[in-house]
Amino acid sequence: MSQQNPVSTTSATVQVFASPGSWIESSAVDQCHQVAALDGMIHVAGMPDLHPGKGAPIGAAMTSSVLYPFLVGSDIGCGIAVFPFRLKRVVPERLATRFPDLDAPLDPADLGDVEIPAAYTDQLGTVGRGNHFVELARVDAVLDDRHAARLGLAAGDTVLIVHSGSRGLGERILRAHTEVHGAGPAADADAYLAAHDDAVRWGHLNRRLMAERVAAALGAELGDPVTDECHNSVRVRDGSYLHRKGAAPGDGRDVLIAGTRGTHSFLVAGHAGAEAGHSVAHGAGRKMSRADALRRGKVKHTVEELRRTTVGSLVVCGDRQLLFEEAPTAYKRIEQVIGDLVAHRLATPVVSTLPLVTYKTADVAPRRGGRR
DNA sequence: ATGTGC
Repeated sequence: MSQQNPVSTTSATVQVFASPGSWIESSAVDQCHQVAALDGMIHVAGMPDLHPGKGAPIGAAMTSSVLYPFLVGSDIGCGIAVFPFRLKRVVPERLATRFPDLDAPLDPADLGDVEIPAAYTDQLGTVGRGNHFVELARVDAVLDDRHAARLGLAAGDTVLIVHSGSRGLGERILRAHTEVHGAGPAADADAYLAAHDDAVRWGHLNRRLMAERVAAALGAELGDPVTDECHNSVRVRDGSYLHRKGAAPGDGRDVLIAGTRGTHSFLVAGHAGAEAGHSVAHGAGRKMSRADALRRGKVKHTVEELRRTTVGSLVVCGDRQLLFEEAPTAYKRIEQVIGDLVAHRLATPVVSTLPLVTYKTADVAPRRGGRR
């Protein structure tokens, strides 16, 4: 699309898909209205996991006649994949110690003839930080028998859930734009989209490579993903740019909506229309900022209870601060988010999963003397 | 969420 499109002078529409019982921070709704006031903006759809981000809301699908890279953010192509993952024996305590180091990049020599988008190999096979994780989980409840059967999923099956993105590549692409244009639109939308699409492909490849690393280390049989959808992206749809920031494609696609590292996640079938930006939520949504979660978590939780959760799962995380920032209590209840999607007819739950072992970042060796 | 600077 060219930059010749007429620029609207009135604000775009804003619609938030959350029930009154779902507390959405007013600052996140304010951010939706700030985005709606941008030149060319047509519609902003807030998901039930809407929360404030840096400059733009997280958990939103934003449609406009011009492309704004900052609405996608730095982690272009971030998404969640679910792989069938067959193991002979499932002993979480044992598996947790055998997880590979997903902070260390793969040796390029091990990549063979894999075609790498953007020729960026530095961080391939690494999970990153923040809310990213790699989780061995068990299918708990089957909520739609026929759909689950179609995906080959049954209660008790183990799956590997991989939530990660394009690491430094996406950050580099956003920065290249921001250094020249700040929060303004892309001067050359097609050039941005080409780089963006590379980052999306890199993200898909990265999630696959991590699944292969974990399967090799745990001696598991890895299947093709039942879903692998991005929640940070932009695409041309119906002649407009549809930006998704913390919003998964919900137009006839199956997506995993992540709970927390100690609660259920839900694989859902999305059927969202234009008013919802053809999107569904991407997770439970933060209830507390990272700073608040750290401050309050240190009072409320011990490291031990965050490393072994109330559902009996183990969290591999050598970073204490990250453990507190990502505490389940820092997030909203995933059941509320799913309930809101169902109430607004945006999605149908297919299965729920429960974590067994969640990898966040490499464990530190216990210090001599027993100090923690 | 990120790389980078304090």
